[in-house]
Amino acid sequence: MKTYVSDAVIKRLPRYRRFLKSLKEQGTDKVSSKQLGEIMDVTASQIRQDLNHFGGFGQQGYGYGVEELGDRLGEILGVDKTYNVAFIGCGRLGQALMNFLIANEPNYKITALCDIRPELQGREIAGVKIDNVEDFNKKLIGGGIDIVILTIPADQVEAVRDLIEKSDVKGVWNFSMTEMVIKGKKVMNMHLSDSLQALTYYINHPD
Amino acid sequence: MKTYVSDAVIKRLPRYRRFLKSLKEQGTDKVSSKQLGEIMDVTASQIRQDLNHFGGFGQQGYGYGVEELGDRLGEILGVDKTYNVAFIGCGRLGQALMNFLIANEPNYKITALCDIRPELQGREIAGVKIDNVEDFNKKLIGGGIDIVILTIPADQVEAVRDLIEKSDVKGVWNFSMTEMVIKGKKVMNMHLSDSLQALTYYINHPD
DNA sequence: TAGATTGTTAATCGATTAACAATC
DNA sequence: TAGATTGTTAATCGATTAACAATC
Repeated sequence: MKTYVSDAVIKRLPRYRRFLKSLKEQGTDKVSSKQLGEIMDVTASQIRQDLNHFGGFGQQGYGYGVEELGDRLGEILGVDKTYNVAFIGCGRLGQALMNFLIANEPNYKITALCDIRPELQGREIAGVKIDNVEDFNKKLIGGGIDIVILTIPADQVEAVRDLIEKSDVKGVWNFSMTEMVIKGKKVMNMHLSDSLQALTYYINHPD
Repeated sequence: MKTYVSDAVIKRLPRYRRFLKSLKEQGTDKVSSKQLGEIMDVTASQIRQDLNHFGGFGQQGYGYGVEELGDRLGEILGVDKTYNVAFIGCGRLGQALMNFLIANEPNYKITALCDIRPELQGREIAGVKIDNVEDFNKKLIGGGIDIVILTIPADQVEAVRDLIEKSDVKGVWNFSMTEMVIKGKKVMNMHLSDSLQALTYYINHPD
């Protein structure tokens, strides 16, 4: 149990988990690092090295239990627990992500919604009412929200920074076109266009 | 001009470009690697090392021209050229990404749209009609589409794989929950939930 | 010119891969 | 037991950082 695990390793864990889930659905109940590596196109060494940051989950001469390893990865990531999430911005991207959470990540509970557009306020999505800014601010400061998902235009971000900083929100999943840094909060800046631009580079540079 | 540049470098280029654009908007016309590094929280060394994969854009004793360097990065990435993009899936996520392209990435031209839902077919978004599968397939095979943006559920992906493989599409920006590999095509698998899960890990492991 | 800052080489650091003893 | 495969250490590889000569 190392105290610090590098970002490269952490970012690989969800992918391991995905493939394990898929193996489980196929009815596979054990897998060796070699087999998993072939499926995922990574080395068996890397898989064993990555997993052993968190302790030994396998059995020599046997391999790893598919379900058990998947569950353990879930625990390590913390995705076995539930989280209350609030959306700031309920436009198409916000709504698409809400659908996504409901269908794929039910442990992230949609708890509060906010939009500055009066025509959206009062409407309900997934059983949750869209608040105006004032009501929403009270809820956020009131506590109990773990994660804020930001799906607003870049020019509206500055207005919510202070609010989030004052709240006890732990993390922000930021889809606005900004690089947000908030003291004491984890922020995941998504910048979708960066990946489109990287794709564009590779389109123009086939190997 | 190296022939191969590592993925780590390529993925940093759009971020450099973003910060240069922002400096330009502030009216700054030159910047040193030291200044840029402070703003972006990276080392000056890394910036110079990264840029020199593509040639020397700076001037000793002076720094880099903000606008010029931004433009050159755009050329390197290929985002100065225009691309015809097709959306497969015109639900909320698809529409959100269309809005995003129109507002932020006008060089990516929305050229064809497709959805299997009859109630969406025939509707127009951004002046482009949503095709049924048959009409869309003809367009795609007909050529002229550079990038496909996949915003469909995972279980519908297999049906479009062959089509894309047969077309002369160069790249796929894949937002479905699948890991797509298509021979001869660049595929950028987005897997939004992976980043949410990594965020969750960090929420549970504050430093 | 002198000062500043690049372009580039060399040193360091970290991450990946290989190897193998432990062990199921 | 013998075979297989892990957990873990050691070797390699690549990426980042530091240093500095070139030069504007």
